[in-house]
Amino acid sequence: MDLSFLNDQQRAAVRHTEGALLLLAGAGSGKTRVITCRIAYLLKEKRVPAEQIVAATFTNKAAREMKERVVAQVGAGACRGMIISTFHSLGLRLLRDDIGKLGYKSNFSIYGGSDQIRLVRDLLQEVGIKMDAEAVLGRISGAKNRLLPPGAKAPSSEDPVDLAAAGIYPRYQRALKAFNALDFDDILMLTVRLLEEHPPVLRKIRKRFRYLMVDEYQDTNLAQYRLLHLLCAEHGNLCVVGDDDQSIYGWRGAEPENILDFEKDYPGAQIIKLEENYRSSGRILKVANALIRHNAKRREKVLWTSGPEGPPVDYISCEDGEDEARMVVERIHAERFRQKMEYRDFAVLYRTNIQSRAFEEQLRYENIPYVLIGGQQFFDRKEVKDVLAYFKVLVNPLDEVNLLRILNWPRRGIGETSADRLIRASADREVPLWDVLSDPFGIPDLGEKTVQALQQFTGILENYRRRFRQPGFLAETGRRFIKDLGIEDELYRTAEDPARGRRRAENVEEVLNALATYEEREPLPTLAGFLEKVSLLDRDEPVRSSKETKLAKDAVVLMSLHSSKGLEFPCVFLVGMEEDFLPHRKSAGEFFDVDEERRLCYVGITRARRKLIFLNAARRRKFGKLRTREPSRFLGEIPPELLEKGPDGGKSELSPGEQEKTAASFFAGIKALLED
DNA sequence: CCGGTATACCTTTTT
DNA sequence: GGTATACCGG
Repeated sequence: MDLSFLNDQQRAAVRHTEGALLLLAGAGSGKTRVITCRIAYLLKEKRVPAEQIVAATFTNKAAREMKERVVAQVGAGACRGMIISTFHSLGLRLLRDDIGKLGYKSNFSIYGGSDQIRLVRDLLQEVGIKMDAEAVLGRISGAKNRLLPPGAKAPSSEDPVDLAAAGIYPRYQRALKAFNALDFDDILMLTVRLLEEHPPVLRKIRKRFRYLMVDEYQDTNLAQYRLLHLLCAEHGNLCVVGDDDQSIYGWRGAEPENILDFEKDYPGAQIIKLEENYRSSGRILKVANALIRHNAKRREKVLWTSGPEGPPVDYISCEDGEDEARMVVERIHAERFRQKMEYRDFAVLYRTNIQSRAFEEQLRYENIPYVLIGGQQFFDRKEVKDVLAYFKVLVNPLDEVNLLRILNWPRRGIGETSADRLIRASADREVPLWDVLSDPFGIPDLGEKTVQALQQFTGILENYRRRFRQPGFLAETGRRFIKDLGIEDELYRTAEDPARGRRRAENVEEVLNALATYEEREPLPTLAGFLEKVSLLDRDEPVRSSKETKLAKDAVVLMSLHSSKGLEFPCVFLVGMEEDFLPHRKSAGEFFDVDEERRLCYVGITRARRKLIFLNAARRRKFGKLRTREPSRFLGEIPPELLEKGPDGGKSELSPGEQEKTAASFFAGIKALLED
């Protein structure tokens, strides 16, 4: 196999096939190329059967891209049976056949963010604790990521959130099991439990998976770490690729120590550093290196390039948010014209998704096509979640969270009071809520009308549950179901204006279209399969775009710094370079990890190929109020000679001539005021 | 039981 | 500035 297009380190990594290997791959050092080459090498040179190879990523997009690149190298036939997927898909694949051993049924629901919060909120209310459900859920999730069982979460601290979490966690876990539901953390935690508690399953898996690869290893949490360890404890053929400088998911339970401690965990592991950067110009790398060296705990790496220095890195400080957006658009026009660049060559990166608004408005105003990645997702919309809730309940009648969600939607006269009575009856009789709903006779204080409504409700669900069991006609049956439920009417009826109603009806239509597409593409389509796909969908797919973008794909890209990891653009705007944005101030004000924020900034910088522009605003509208803003401390950590101050950059840094001009216009303004 | 208005709270990042 | 929840009157 020809490996001459790789540098020495890259080639060494590809040829190292047996035993543990840590690839410390700096930003833009060609790590994806190395992984795909390594897979091709295993297949072609080492004659490893494809089904023995497993590569785990964090996003579907990364998995898809990796697969495409391997296929391009060796052909689709040679890849048959190889697993390249996210950790969560891999977990589900392992659980699918054997989850019965853990006391769950195979038609389980998957609970994502809002389902989880709803459940925690209900449990908090049940126990009579008034607290932010999201915060409590965060602690529970943290415990699960660290594989701590409900009992082990002893309230060692005084922190009220911790105490509440300790109390809620066992109930939460019990509820999930009763509802036959897994949350995202369960997918990993239960996979680990399955392999640890059922040796025959572990043996079976180990026999199959002989060569493991992991991308973005710095983002693994303990559950993922343990899973990997279980899978490759015997042969030790584990190749992990990562960059501790790009660890930006600590808040989600990632343990960058996993990458720092790799040799300890896998004695005899080889370590290869990739420091030559093939992406960015010299000036951009200088800025990146200068910034990241302010982090203490890290593996020393210095990115370098044999390429050109490139144009200066600019820093433009603006009056306010609108000004910032205008400036970005102005620079897009200028660069596009001067450098013959396309719209798709530009990316606007920000810390929080709300920051996208101003740029969207400005781009739309100027008729510049754009795509917005992330933010409020299609599948987060209420009507979409409601429709999916119906499907989930069809597949899994025990799913109480979703059952309650649809019980009175569309309005059918089963109000809160009745719902409470039904829930109580379910608890008293110790039977699932669904059973109570289908047989609501003899429940105290339940009105005649309510009983009738319940019978109609459960009747229609039973009817369609039966219909969906017949193979085929998935999309068609789904469409009928929604129609029979009268969902469209409800959307128009409750909408604040007709346009909103139509928009919501279209969203529901989109769900049905997605179901149709799924049915066409899948060899063995099922409703459950569709729901699984939807649950595990990446969040960083494009969500909104200007009209013209839908036709031509040439568009400016708007996204959060987190979403940008792994991508690159010829020209990057790093906006909102202000204290409280970057580094972001946590609402709780407690532990905030400046180092992680700095890495986030580093990730943004290293996305740029030839031109990088920092922007910030002196004032910004927040909660409708105008507030003054401080430049980010990170700008101060970059030696000033590496930054070119933009047009009106740094008021104190004006040239004498400019100062004179400013002074003159100031006095002119005063004079005009006095004359009025 | 439902729909309206007052209100609190908000803004991390996501598989 | 906008949205999700709380409360009240019909």
